[in-house]
Amino acid sequence: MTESPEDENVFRALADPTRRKILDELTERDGQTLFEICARLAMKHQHTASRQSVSQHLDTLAAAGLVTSRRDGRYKFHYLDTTPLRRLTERWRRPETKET
Amino acid sequence: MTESPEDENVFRALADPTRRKILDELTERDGQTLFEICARLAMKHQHTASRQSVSQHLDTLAAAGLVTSRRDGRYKFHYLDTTPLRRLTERWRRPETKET
DNA sequence: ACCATAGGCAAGTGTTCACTTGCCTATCAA
DNA sequence: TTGATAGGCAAGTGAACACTTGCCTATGGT
Repeated sequence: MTESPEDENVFRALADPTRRKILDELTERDGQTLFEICARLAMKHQHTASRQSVSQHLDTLAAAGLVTSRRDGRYKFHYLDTTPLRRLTERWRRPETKET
Repeated sequence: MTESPEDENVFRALADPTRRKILDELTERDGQTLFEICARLAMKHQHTASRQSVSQHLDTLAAAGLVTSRRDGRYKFHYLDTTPLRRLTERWRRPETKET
């Protein structure tokens, strides 16, 4: 059972608390721009994150396939994609179901 | 939506490839000792990990609640517990289901 | 043309984290 | 008791990673 490189990226992406908060933010409101995400992180999560920091986190999330983006003029909208999460925990499901 | 400290530990525990392989190993054969895990990692995954390294990984997995252990004389058996994985991905499930 | 906004790129910094190293305790067999 | 096995503890090292800093491009409004 060797894992795919994509799975590696997903686990790495989920490891950081700020990135998980970004996913929370996109879950609540999909298609936000970089500035929107920064502002809402600061307000709702009392979490001060710089623009560059959030931008790099979005790159990491994109590498994991968890976030896609679409350019429109000056604006770049970010969208959540939860499909990489589906197979994630299936991996450690026992062959025989273990009950306490 | 603030995450629990236990969830933080679970995400951190899953971030490391060696720890995921240990979970793979315990999925295939539950209740292994430290030395068994080391030996099987080396054989099956061509992954050379020292005893101390694996021991520290088991501590991290235990802190996440993913592994429990039971002492019996000289031996300490390690058991997989997948319950912390259940709620993990539910968090980012959209209110409206997004397709493609 | 100008300026402000939205975002990108890349080098540098500091912290976290995995792994090693060395020594220690505990159990079991002879 | 002696030796071997199974595991633990803690300080030190090196690399990965999050974040900053400084400067750049591009779009839109006036």
